[in-house]
Amino acid sequence: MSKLKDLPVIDSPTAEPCCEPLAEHSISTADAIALAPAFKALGDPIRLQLLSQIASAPEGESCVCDLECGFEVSGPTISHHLKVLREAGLITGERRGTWVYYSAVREKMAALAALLITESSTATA
Amino acid sequence: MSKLKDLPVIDSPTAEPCCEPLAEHSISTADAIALAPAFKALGDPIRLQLLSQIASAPEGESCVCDLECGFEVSGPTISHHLKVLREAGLITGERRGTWVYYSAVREKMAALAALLITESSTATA
DNA sequence: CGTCTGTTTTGAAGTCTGTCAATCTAGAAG
DNA sequence: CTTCTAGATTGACAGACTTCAAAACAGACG
Repeated sequence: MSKLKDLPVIDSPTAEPCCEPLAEHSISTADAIALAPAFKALGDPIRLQLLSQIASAPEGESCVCDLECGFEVSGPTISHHLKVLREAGLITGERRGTWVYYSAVREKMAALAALLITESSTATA
Repeated sequence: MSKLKDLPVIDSPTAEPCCEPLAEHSISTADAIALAPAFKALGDPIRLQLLSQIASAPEGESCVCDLECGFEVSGPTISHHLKVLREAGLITGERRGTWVYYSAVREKMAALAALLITESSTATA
């Protein structure tokens, strides 16, 4: 569907899709599908703040009772967002007695950051 | 909404919300609102691949005609996703003659990565 | 055991998002 | 000027997301 006039017009529909294998230089579809949910989880201001508070907590973990303060949403909503972050692999929750404590998964956060840095520096050459 | 029994129950609605100023240690609500859209833009596999292809292109930029290859979605859908990435400040588009070329905004990508690295290393101490 | 508090789950309403078909715009070519 | 191609826009629809009220669940405490 592109530049068919400037090229030899190779008629091999069984080979490459239509143009140069550009996709080889970047992440695969499978990787994109695997990584997108984590970014999507960060795509909400409340979740971004929740993760920020958890990651920057003194002990490296935060109680839900502390997290619920400072937000204008109800408790169940916070719980929902925490679940999203948990399912995205960005935080882990642990129940200790009455309260539940969440801590950030720094590996995951670093992996996402590395992807952005890699992408932003690969083509700088 | 929490720990009201353990605390002096300060009744000053004009001052802090309810508990310790935890939010001060992490990003502000305004920052969260400002940064979340960029992460949200990355929260789609197709957009993640688009940005990856653009950022890793030989010249640092990609023509839409090249980008549309390798995806199972229609042209308008690609155009829509490029618009989302553009409005998120992750890419910029430029028309040169017949074709439109997109290039990645590495500053923005690095800023998002830095946020994740900061968040993941701040509490490591 | 019964109750109280903290947290999660469920159900429902409203909004947003991803996708395509159809249409429109911008530049190149004749 | 007309026509053609590359992209973008519009309109519409199905599905997902955010949110809260209500209910359920899990420990602690009496």
